[in-house]
Amino acid sequence: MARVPELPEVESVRRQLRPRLVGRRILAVDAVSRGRLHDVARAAGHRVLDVRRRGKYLIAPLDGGLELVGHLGMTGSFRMRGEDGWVPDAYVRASLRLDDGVLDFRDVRRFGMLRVTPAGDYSAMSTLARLGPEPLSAEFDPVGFHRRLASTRMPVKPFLLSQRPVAGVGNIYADEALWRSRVSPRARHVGRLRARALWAAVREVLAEAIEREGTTFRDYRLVDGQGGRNGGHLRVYGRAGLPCVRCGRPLAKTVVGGRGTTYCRVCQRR
DNA sequence: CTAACTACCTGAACGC
DNA sequence: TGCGTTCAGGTAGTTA
Repeated sequence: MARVPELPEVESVRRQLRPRLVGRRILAVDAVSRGRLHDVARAAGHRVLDVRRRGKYLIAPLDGGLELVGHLGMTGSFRMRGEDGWVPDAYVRASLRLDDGVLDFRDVRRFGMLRVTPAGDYSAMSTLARLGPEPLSAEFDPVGFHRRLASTRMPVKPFLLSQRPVAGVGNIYADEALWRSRVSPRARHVGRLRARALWAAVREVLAEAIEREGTTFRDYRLVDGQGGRNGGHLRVYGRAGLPCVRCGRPLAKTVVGGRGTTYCRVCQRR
């Protein structure tokens, strides 16, 4: 089962992190793990100005022209030391010592990332550098989305997961949006009407999941340790073999672009 | 330039 | 019970 933080999960974490961090000074960063922690010690002495999000990336501008960029990977979470009964365990990869507490970055599988970089310099993060528009912003429009889909021969699902046509869609919400818009995950040509339907579906599934503070299967946790409430609302992800709620036929499970993919063979024809 | 591959990581689920 | 194998998956790096 999945536990992948995608845009709604990262946005929910951002909303809890922001009031805890803005205005705080980072005294030091203790990097416990040798994993994907880059230049994190450079954050020492700098004050947090904001906590923003682009796609699945958390971006905290610091004074002095720096940014702390974070990615939860598969299993990353942030917890405040001593809040809600949180006690650090063996999976804490880095700890930010603040002027009023300690923020722990916990990450079982070490796919998460923390990096301090000059503001706006994403040259070491190619996906962030080439990230598509925010799905819930006006820059994400159906005409431009259709144009982007027509610019590649990749199957639509792997193209969505590349983060280039739109930011923040991962495996769960890709399957959900494709099912809603009746687009086959393997489609290499998406017409204007189907592109518009997919555009609307992407926005709907993400907005609804944000309202429920994300989808939790196991590892994803909010800063207060709670899980999201979107799990019971998924229509296809994790429901392989169960009946499609639209047509009643069993949902199929396959692999597209190397990813497990659940879809309806009847509703989502090419 | 794009697209397709692989490595990274480790607990859970599965098979015998 | 216990051990080995397979699976999950986002990103970055490499190769074609």
